[in-house]
Amino acid sequence: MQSSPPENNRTRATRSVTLDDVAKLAGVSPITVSRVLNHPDKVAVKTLEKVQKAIALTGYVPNMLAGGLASKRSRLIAAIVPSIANSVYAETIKFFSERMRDAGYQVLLGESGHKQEQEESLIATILRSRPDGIFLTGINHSPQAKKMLFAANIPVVETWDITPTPLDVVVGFSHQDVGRAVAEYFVDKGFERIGILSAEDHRAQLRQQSFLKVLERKGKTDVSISTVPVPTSFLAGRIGMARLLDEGFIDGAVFSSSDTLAQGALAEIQSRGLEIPRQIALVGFGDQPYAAHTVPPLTTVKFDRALIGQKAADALISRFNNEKFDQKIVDVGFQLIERQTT
Amino acid sequence: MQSSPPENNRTRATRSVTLDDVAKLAGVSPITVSRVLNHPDKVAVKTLEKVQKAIALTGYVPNMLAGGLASKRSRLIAAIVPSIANSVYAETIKFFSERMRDAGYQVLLGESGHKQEQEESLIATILRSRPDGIFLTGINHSPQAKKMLFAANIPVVETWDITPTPLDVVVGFSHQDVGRAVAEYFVDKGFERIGILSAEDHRAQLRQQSFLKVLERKGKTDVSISTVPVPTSFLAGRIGMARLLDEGFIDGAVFSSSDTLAQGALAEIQSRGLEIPRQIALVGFGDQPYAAHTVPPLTTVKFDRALIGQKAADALISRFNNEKFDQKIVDVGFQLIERQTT
DNA sequence: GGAGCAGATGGTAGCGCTATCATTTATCTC
DNA sequence: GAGATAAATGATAGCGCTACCATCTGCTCC
Repeated sequence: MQSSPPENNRTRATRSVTLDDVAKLAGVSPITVSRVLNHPDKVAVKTLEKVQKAIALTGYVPNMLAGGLASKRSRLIAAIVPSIANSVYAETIKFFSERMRDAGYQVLLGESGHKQEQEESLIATILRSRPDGIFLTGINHSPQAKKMLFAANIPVVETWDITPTPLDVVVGFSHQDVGRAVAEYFVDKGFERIGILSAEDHRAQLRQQSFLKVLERKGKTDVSISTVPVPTSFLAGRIGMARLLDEGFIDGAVFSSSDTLAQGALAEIQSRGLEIPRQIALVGFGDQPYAAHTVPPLTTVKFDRALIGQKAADALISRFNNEKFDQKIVDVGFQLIERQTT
Repeated sequence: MQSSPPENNRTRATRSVTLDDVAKLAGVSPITVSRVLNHPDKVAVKTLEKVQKAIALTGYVPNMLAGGLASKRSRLIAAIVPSIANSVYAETIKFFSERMRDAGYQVLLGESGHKQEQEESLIATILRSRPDGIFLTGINHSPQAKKMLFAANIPVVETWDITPTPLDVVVGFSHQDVGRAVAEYFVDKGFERIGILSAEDHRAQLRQQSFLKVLERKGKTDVSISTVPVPTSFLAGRIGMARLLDEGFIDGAVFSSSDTLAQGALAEIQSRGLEIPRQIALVGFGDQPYAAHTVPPLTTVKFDRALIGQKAADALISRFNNEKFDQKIVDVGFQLIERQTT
């Protein structure tokens, strides 16, 4: 037998300060302390100060698990993106979580890897934390996922795309419109040969389809397509472009499904000593910060990633506050930025 | 008065399935259902199946808030990075959260914006969720932050840097060593003029200091320094490099504090028609995916971002499991990758 | 065949907080 | 200054789960 007891009374030893401790020290009831934290306007100024002093003195940290259980509001928000490491999604999340934090919510992040089944299992897991709302990327979800979301009975905001039939709210823009706009731009500029450098990404495919449809209508059916797997990269752009070039593609314009790919393509074109845009023209997608500063500066499709994040947060917050005005569909639009690669 | 009641009985109406419901349906006690979920090996196979059937039938989703409150294990992990949108940190987080998820934990993400006071307030907020562990970037934290972390009494893993005195565990590498290694490499290669293109980032400054110290010892005190603010960008790299070039820097080697800056620098150098590496040599930092494929391929310092994330997760997980072996300091090292910009 | 034991299951209590309603105290009106 | 109203505070109960210990069953063993 040991003289000092083992660590099995850890719970007691490390027991942290609770709301009751603060209440006792301040000489008020626990519920008053709760009010100081959650509805300070409903407490007399004198009491408020007394309690706040006690909070500071004890170093009290509210327990959101207990609060969430009692109030049925976890103040947690789930966010699911295809890829955390892709700065394009990361930027949306940055602005989304910033605004959610300002409103008193914390963000639980998950990565679906562009896979529906992974998104589904992620939703199942993340719902255990009883988030008050959920941020999804895209509008395509498995039936089971939709069922779970419906059963969870919480606000859902879908992003990055647009649909007349969102699960709840959708914030994004039309990828079909993007495809059409670029196709029409290529036709207007009079490019003879047309190519596509695209990732195997759902939204990229949407853009590609409408892009091709417009060209077809104009009689252009001979479009060279180079597809690369997700996640995309600079290297994938080089390889994808190399494939196009090796097949004899020249004196034409290429629509790339991302700026990252376009940047790789740029490198490949330059390494072959071809002239941009005279021999190869290029349009990116995303207007990443570097797009304006590549050599030559990249023509690309711009849309506001930050705005998507903010509007998505606003949509959830207005739902939480039971606000009347609920715009179910928020189109943030896009813009073709003409620089020097076309 | 309305004929149908208003929505104030929402709690009852949308009341979700609880563990008790499952227990009743399966004809067992609630605690047995709990065991099925948390310790399935302690339940008879027959009972297990019966309960699992009931779970599937009811669509039961465990409530982690309740479970966490009762067990004092939230299965939440807090992670704080300087910048979510910076793919370098994002990649570490990706691998960290992947491994944590496999172990049954979810990640709460926060952004400190490279600021200590913001990190501090973030820690205060995030501790309310009673995370079981916390992932920090860097080893510099405010005294108040350290106090809160200590009071929280949970495992802490600091990353991206190394120190003999971590708060708890540290996973990273020595930035001083990086600075020294690059300086020695420049001296060995015989570069006459030396420049620095660096962000106002704490770790970049560490590298810069030891870099300068080595050069000084070799008698090189005339180093041109161009500093740019965080967050860094391609454009910042161009601007920073332009400043160096405008000051007459030529026929020398530049140590850039990130590949992003280096890529911008590359564009600036090329746009001026200077030859790489004959007139300007360049070393980046990070070995981003594109570094090997720029034109010309970038010499840079490589370190394993994924490994940092994984090792950090492993450190926390081994702590949770009360495993004996606890390596307090995990050095993942780095490597100078010589390509064609030097 | 009954002591002894491991394995399976259940009862009780409580984690730390907040919703709800009740009560007390301050403020107002004429 | 009595009565009415509003503001401030408190008592009670319970959110959904798990730790802890108790109980029960079936089995082995000599």
